[in-house]
Amino acid sequence: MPNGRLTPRSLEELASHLGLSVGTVSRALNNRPEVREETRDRVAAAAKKLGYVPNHAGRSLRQGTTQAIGFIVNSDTVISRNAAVFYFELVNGIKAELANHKLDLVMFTGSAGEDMAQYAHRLATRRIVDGFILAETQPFDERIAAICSADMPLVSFGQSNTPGDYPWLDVDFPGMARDSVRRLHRLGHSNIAVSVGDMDLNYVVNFLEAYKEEMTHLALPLREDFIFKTNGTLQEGVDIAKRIFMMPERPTAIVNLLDTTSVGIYRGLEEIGKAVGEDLAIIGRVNDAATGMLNPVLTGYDLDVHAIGKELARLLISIIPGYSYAVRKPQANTVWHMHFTKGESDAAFAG
Amino acid sequence: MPNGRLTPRSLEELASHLGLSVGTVSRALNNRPEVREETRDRVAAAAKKLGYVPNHAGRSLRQGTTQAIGFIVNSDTVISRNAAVFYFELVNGIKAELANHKLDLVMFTGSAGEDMAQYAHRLATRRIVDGFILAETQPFDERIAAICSADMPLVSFGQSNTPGDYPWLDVDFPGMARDSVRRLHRLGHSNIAVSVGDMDLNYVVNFLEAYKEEMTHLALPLREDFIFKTNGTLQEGVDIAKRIFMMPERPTAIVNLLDTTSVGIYRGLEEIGKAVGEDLAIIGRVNDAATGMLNPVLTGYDLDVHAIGKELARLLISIIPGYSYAVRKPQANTVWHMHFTKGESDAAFAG
DNA sequence: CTGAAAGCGCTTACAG
DNA sequence: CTGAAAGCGCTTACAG
Repeated sequence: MPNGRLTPRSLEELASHLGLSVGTVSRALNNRPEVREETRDRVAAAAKKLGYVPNHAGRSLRQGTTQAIGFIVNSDTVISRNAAVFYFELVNGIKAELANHKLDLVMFTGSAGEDMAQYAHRLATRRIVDGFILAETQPFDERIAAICSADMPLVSFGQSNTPGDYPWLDVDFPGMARDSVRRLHRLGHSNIAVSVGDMDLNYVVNFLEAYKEEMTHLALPLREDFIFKTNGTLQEGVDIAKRIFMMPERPTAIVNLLDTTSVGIYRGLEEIGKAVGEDLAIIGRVNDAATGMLNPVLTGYDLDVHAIGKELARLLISIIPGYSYAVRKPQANTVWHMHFTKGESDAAFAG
Repeated sequence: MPNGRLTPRSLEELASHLGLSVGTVSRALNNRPEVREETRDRVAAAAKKLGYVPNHAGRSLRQGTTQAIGFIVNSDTVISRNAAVFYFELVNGIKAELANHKLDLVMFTGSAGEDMAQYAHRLATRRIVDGFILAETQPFDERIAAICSADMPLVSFGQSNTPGDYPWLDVDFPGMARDSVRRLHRLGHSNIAVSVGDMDLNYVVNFLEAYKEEMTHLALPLREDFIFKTNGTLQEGVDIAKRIFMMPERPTAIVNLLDTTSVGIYRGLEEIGKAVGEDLAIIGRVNDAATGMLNPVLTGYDLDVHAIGKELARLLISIIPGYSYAVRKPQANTVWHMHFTKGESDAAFAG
C-alpha cells in the first residue's frame, strides 16, 4: 500500500497489490459464481490479511443500498428515559435478526427541541439507511409521513392514524386494559382506577380508551378522578397512592400502564401503612428490572422484548426490495399479545 | 420531476428543473460566495419547496466526509442495561453540541455474542461516520486499536491502557473512592466496605484501586470480604446488606460505585430492620432517577451527564480535520470531577 | 458569476 | 473466467 500503510483504502489498491483488475476483485469479494475458485480464495485471503473493508459510500452510491437499518426513538422525554432499558433490549432483538441478513443497525435518537418530522425527513431522503423502524408512534405522526413520502421502507412499532403504506406491530395494551378491568370486576371491585403515561403516545391513548370502554361495558363508575396521568417517575406513583387514600370515595383497585408507577405505588402504600392487595389491588406491567423485586409479587403482564425486536426486523426485511429471498409472506399489522402472570397484588374486594 | 414525483432525487433533477447546471446548484446550496445572490435564493427556495436533500453517499464519496459522528456503546451486559438511562442522557448532550456544527449522531450498540473489536473495525473502515465516541472502555480495549488503525478520529469516554493517539475524558471515580474513604474515616469508621461493578470496565478497576490505596494509606483494614462485586441489580444490593449483618466482624460503612447497589442496600436494611446511617453508613452515586427517592437522603456524588456529553463532542470536533475553525486548543485528556452532596446516610461511627 | 468535466470507490453489463 | 469502461450523485478545480 502507499506510504507504508497496511490496510488498502480502496479496491484499486487491493487489486494492484494482487495484480488483478478491480472488477475481478470486486466479484471475488462478493462471491460471484463466475470467478475462479483459486482467484476467489486468493482475494479473500488478501482482503482478510490486510483488513480491507469496502468503502461504504462507494458501494452505497453504486448499489443505491446501504446495508443498514435505522431505528428511530426519542430520547428527551421522561417517558423515554424510563423506557431506555426497554429500547436497549429491543435493539438487541432487532440486531439479532438483522445479523442473519448481514445488515447493520444504527440508532437515531431525537432530542429535546428538535423537530422530529424534519429530522426524519432528513434521514430518509439522505438515504443513509435502507429502511426504518420507528418507535413511540403518536396518534398522528409526522415522522411517518416524512419517511413514506421519501419512499423509504418503514415499520412502525405502535399504530398511528397517519396514513401510509407501512406495516406496524402493536402490543395489545388495550387487551391488557380490558382483561385487567374484567379480572378486578370478577374479584368484586367496582371502583377501579387506572394510571397512564404521556397522552401524546398512541398506545397510551388506546390503552385508556379500552379501559373506558370496558368500565362502561361492565357498568362500572367511569370517573375522571379515577384516571391518573403520570410522566412515569417513581415519585408520581408514591403520590398516587397517597392521594387515593385521601379520596372520600376511593378506588379499591388500580391498573398501571407504566412499571415505574406500580413500583411507586408500592412504596407510597408502605409509607402510609397500607397493604398492597388488601387495601389496594394492583395490576401492572411485570418486568424483571423494575418490578421483579416487589413484595408481594405484582400481578400483571409482561413482554418478550427481544422477540418483539426480532419480529420488527423480520417485518421490515420482508418489505425491503432485494430481500425478497427472505420473504415469508409479509405479515403486516401484527398485534402482539402480552403474557399474564398471576401474582399476589390483586386481592379480592374486601367489602 | 420524472413520473410525477415531487421531490427531486438528485442535483441533476433539481438543476434541470431550474434550468441551471448541477455545479451552480451545488454551489448555491453550499452557500459558496461566488454565486449570485438571486441565484442562490432561487435555488434555496426550490430546494426547500420540493424537499430536496442531497444524497448522502454521493456527497460522502466525493468529500470523504459523512457529516455524522458515531457513538459506540454495548447493550448486552446487565451493567449497560442499568446504564441505559445514563447513555440516553449522554447522547442528548453530545447531540446538543454536534448540532452547532451541523453534524448528526448515530448510535451503534454492540450486542451479545458480537465481537466488538471486529464490529468497531468494520464501522471504522467503512467510513460510515467521521469520528467516534467510545463508551465503556476496558483496561485493554481492542475497539480502540481497531478505530485507531483505521485512522479515524476517536475520543474515549474512560481511559484505557490501549495505546493510540486519541484524547479521553474520564470521570474522577478514583477521587470519589478516596474522598469517601477519608470522609468515613473522619467520621470514625474503620471497617469501610466497597461495592463495584463489572471488573472488565476500566473505571471500575480504577475505582477499586483507589479505594485500596486510600485504605492502605490510612492504615485501615483491607479485607477481601469487604469488597463486594455486583452486576448492578437491585437484588444484589439487598443481598449485600443482609450478608454484611451476618459477618462476625462487619463493615460499619460502605461506598457504592453503582447507584442501583445503594438502592438495593437501603431496601435490604429495611427488610432486616436496620437503619441507614446508624447501622450502616452509606456513600454512593446520587442520581435523580435511581436514588432521588431514597429516605434518608443518600450522601454521595453526582454527575452532569448532559454536560459530559457536550464536552465529549467538543473534544471530538477539535480533532476532526476540517473543523479546525471550531478548535479551541484541543483539551485532550480531561478528568471530570464529580459533585458531592451531603445527605443523611453517612452517620458517624456509633462505637 | 456559471458551465463542462473530472473523479471519489464501488458494481456490473459488455466484450473478449 | 477476467478486463476495460460506464455510471451512481455529488463537489470543485478549471475555463470562460
